[in-house]
Amino acid sequence: MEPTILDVAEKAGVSPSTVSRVINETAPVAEATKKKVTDAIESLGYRTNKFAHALRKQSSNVFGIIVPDISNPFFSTLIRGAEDRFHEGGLSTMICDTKGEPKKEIRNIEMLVKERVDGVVATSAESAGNGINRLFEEEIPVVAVDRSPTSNEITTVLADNEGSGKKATGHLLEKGCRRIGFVRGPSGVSTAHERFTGYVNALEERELHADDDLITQGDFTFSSGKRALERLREKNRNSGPPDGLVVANDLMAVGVIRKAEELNVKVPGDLAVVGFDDILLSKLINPTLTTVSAPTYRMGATAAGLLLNEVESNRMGRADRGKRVVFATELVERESSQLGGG
Amino acid sequence: MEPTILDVAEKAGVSPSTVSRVINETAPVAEATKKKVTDAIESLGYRTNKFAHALRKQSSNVFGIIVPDISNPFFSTLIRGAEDRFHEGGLSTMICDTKGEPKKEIRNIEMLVKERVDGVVATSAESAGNGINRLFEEEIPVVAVDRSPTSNEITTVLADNEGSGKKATGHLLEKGCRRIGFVRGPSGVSTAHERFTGYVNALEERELHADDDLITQGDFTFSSGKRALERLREKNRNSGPPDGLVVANDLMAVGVIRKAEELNVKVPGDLAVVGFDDILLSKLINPTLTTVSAPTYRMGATAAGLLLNEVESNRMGRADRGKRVVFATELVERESSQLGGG
DNA sequence: TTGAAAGCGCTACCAA
DNA sequence: TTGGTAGCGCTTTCAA
Repeated sequence: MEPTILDVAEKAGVSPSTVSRVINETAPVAEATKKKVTDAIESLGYRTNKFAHALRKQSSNVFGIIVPDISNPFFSTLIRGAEDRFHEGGLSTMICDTKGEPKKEIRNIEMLVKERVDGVVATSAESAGNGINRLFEEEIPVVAVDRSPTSNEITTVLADNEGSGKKATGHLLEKGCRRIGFVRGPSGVSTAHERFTGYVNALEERELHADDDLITQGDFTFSSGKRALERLREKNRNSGPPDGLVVANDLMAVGVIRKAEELNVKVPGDLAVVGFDDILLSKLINPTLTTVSAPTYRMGATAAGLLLNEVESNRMGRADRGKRVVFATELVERESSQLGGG
Repeated sequence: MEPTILDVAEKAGVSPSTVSRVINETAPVAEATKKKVTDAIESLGYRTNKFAHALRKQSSNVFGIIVPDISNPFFSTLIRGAEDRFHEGGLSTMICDTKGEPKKEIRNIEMLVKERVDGVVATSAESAGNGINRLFEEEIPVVAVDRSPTSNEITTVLADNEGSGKKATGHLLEKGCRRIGFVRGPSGVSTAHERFTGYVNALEERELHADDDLITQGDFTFSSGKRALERLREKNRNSGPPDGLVVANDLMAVGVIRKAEELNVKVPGDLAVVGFDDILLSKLINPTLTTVSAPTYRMGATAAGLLLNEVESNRMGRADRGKRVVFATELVERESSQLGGG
C-alpha cells in the first residue's frame, strides 16, 4: 500500500500536521524536526496524494491549453511556450485540440470543467469565442491567445496582425508590385480579418486602393489556397492579373504557389507571394516563402504567465483582468518575393 | 457555493447514498425516487466533485498519451484515434509531447504519475523505452505504440514496418531500379530499424544485396535528409550513384528531394524516391512523394482500447497483458517513383 | 514550534 | 429499496 502522511508522521515521530507543514513550507518547522520528516519521506518513498490534496484545497493545479490544431507548428510552439511556463511552477497541463470545430471545442471545455482545471489558455475555434464565454461563466480564469474575444474583461495576448498585414503589403510595394491582391482567411477569425485591414491600410497610405477583383477568400487550408488562385484568375480575366499576392496564412500561400506552377505562372517572376506564420513548410517548398512571423513561443509563455497572475490575484480576493498584450511581428524575406528589382 | 451531494439529498428528501446510487447506477433505485433525485440535481445544477470522487475511488479517470512530436501528423492522428476512444467512455486525457528528448519524456511521465493517471498510451522517445519501464514499475498500465519495448509483458501496437520496407523496395524494383539505396533513421528507434530490415530482405529475396556504398543514416529531420544525399554522392563517387532511394521517413525523403534539385539530379528521372508515413507535406511538394502509410488513427484507437481492457482486468484481479497487434501498411504511389518504364 | 481534530465531498459497507 | 455512517488522505484552524 502507498504510504500516507500518517505513516510518515509515525515514522518521524511527529504529527501529520507537522509533516504537511514540512512538505508545503506553510509554517516554520525546527531544522531538526524537518530533517526527521524528510528522512522519513525519503525512506518510505512517500508522495503526496493528489486527490486528497485537491479535495482539501479545492484546486487541481492543472491548467488547460486549447488550440484549433496541434499539428500546426504555430500552435505547437505556442503550446510549448505555455507548457514550459506552467511546468516551471510544478503545474500540470491538459492540451486540447479542437480541430477548429466549435462542437469539439465545447466537448473539450466540458472535459476541462469536469477536471476542475485552475485556468485555461485558449485559442478559440471561433473568434467570437463561444467556448471562452462558457469558461467565463464557470468562473474559470481564461486568457485568450491570438483571438480577440468579445468581452474586454478577458485578458488577451495577440500578435500585431494589422501591422503584419501592413508589413507584408509594404514589402511587395517596395519590391515594385503595382497590382497587389489578397487572399482572406475564414470570416469568423479575427486574426485573418486584421491582416486584411493591414493590407487595406498599407495601400491607402500610398493613396492606392484595394481592387475587389484582386481579393478572394479561403479557409486557411492548402487546397483552399489552390482554389483561391484559380478564382482570382477567373475574376480578373479582363482587368489583368495581380503581380503580387498577400495570403492570410502560409498554408494557403503554399497552395497558391503550387497552383501557380500548374498554371505556368512563375513565382516570383510573374507573381510575388507573401504569407503569414512562418511554418516549417515555408522553408521547404520551392520557391521558399516570404512570410511574416510572430514570436509564438513568447506569446504562449506570456499567456500562461498572465493566467497565473490572474489565478493568484483571484486567490487574494483581488480581480485584475482584461489586460491586453500585443507582440510585434517580423518580416522573413525569402525567395517568393524576390523580383528582379530587388 | 457549489452544491454537494448532501444538498441534493436534502432537496430530494433522500439520503446521500441514494443520490450516489442514482448518479453512478451502482444499485437499483425505485423509479419515483430516481425522479426526485434527478430533478433535484437538475434544479441545483449539481455536478459531482471530481476530487472527492477520485479520492474515494483511488482513480482519476484520466489517461496519458505520450508522443515524440505532436506537430507530426503521424502522431496527431494517432492521438486523435486514442482520444476518441477514451472520450467515448467519458474518460479524460493528458497529451504529452516529449520532443523526442528522453529527459523531457521522464519529466512528462513524472507529471502523469503525479496526476495518478489510470493508464498511458506511449510512443517512447527511445525504442528501449526507459520511460515506459518507469510506468511499469509504478504499476501504471501502459500500451506501447509504434515502438517494440524490451519487455514482452507490455502490450504493443505496431505497424508492419518490415513489411513496409519490403513494399517500398519491391515497388522500386518493379519500376526498374537496379541500384537501390537506403537512408536509415536514428539507431535507437525500432521502427527505423525494421524498415531497413524489410529493405534488406526484399533485396535478398531477389538475390540482390544491399551495397554499403548506397546506405547512410539520418535522424528523421528534413535537414538530415539533405545531408544524407550529399554523403551518399560522396560515398559512391566511384561505384556510381543509386537510381532509387528508400528513405526511412517522409520528412527526410523531402530533404533528399530538395537536395537532389540543388544538385541537378532529376527526381524521379535520375533518382526514384520512396518514403514512409504519408505526412501532409508529401502531397504538397513537387514532385509529390510516393510513400508507405499506416492506419494511424486505428492504431491509436486500438491502443486505447487494449489499455482500457487491461485496466478493467486489473480491477477484476486478472492480469492479461503482453498482447501484440500488428497493422498492415499500404503503398501510396505518387510522382517521385514514376519512371518512364511505368 | 508543535499536536489534536474537524472536515473537504464522495462511496460503500452494514443494517433495516 | 433505502438510510446511517465510516473513512479515503490531506490541510488547517485552534490550543498548547
